[in-house]
Amino acid sequence: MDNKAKLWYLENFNLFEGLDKSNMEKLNNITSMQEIQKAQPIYFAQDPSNSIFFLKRGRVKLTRTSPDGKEMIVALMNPGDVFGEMAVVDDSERNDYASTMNECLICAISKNDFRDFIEKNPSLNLKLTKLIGFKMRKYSERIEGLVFKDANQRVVSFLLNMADDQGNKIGDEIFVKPFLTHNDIASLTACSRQTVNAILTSLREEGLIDFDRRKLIIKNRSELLKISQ
Amino acid sequence: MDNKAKLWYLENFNLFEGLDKSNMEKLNNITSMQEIQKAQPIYFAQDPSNSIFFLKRGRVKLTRTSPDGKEMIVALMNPGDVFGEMAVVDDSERNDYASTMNECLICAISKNDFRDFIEKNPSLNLKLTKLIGFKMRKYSERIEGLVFKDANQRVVSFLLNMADDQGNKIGDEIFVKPFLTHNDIASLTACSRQTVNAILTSLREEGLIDFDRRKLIIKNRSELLKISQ
DNA sequence: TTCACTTTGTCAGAAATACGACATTTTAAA
DNA sequence: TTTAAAATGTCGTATTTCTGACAAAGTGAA
Repeated sequence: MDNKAKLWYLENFNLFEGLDKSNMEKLNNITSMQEIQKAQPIYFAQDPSNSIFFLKRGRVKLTRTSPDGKEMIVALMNPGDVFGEMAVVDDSERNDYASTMNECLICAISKNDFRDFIEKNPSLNLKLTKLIGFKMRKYSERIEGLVFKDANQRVVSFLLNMADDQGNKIGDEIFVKPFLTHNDIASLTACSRQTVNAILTSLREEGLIDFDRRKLIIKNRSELLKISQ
Repeated sequence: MDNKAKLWYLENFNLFEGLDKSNMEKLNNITSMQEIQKAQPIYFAQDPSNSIFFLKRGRVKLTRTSPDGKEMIVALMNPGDVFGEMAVVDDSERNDYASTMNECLICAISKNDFRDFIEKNPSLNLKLTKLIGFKMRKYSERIEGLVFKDANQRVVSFLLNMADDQGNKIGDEIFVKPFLTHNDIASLTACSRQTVNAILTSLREEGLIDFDRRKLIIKNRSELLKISQ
């Protein structure tokens, strides 16, 4: 990968906002950037936590598998997202499995290099903690959803989250592309594939959304918001 | 509160492990310690995040309330636990409600004082991040439980967690005291009070546990562990 | 283009869990 | 001590969601 391009990519992560040129250069020297094909592992559960990752292009899923083999998606990572950051503060093994959902461009920094780098740039410390804290908030919202909401509300909330994270507003519709398989949505919202299908279909019949395998269109955000609460 | 006693209490939090005497004195000067009666609020949702709290005695619950008034317990705090720590890294408002479950002794530090203190003791920074990271792991386990486990497994897992956190091993039984109301267990495990009651009763009939309003006794940990997985 | 594989769509029956009702016991406050 | 409120125990019924089954549609590799 072209060194200059790599540097440019790194600059686009909030985590590194405000770092001066010479430090960005140093950061650049300790990172490796890599293209990874679709459906490839990045790390496995029980792997030692060795690196922190920055996703530049593509989509990554973090999953956990139950003892009897069911898969749950813990989180989806989109361009600009950081994952595996617990490595920096915690040497214990991964408790999730990270894999690419399509072709990805991923930047990796070894935890030791990153720790050294933080030591010389203490402002990063607070940012890292904020990042982890932000993820914790997301988790606690997820828990709240699982406890308080029924399948219908959970799926609708999820669609709205996707729209907020990755949607393109065109007119008064919001386009989300790429979309996900019903199976993926099911393992993100803790219900069965068939239930997801039934919910999406009925939302489409009501004219609130439209979708196919590739895209999702939010047609009536405010109504969906009402349903989700 | 006696100043010496307060200092002693502070020393018992892992977060402050390894701090030297003079720093412990300084910490002591910026903290306030307070006895709070049963069922009193500590902070409300939507309050600004102003302080970080250390629980020395008693039990505190962090809850969230759904739009239609149902209560979910996000987490229980026991002596030695730190809560409200997001204040240090994040100025936004609380998203949970903290209240005492019985008479408590709680130590509070304002976020600004604590930030200044951290600045002079940078090793605290990593510890704080670890603390938050640890809580995040707990949350992700909770999510996994909600997704993969049925009500029976969730309740059993919860009982085992309580036993690990606060149990006293006597012979080959583990005593947990105080216990919780079925309602509290229900809002910790995302099922109804009646379901909790049915599960506890049937576990007692099988001789795996015993309980009354005050205490829980784990009589067959290994069998419960099998059920919970 | 063909063919195997994945994904979607739909259904009926099964299972888990919630809900409402009510009696009983315990607790805490007057 | 009395009394109201909270917590527990136990029903049957209602509801939600899962499960398995199968056909149809779409996808990608040979």
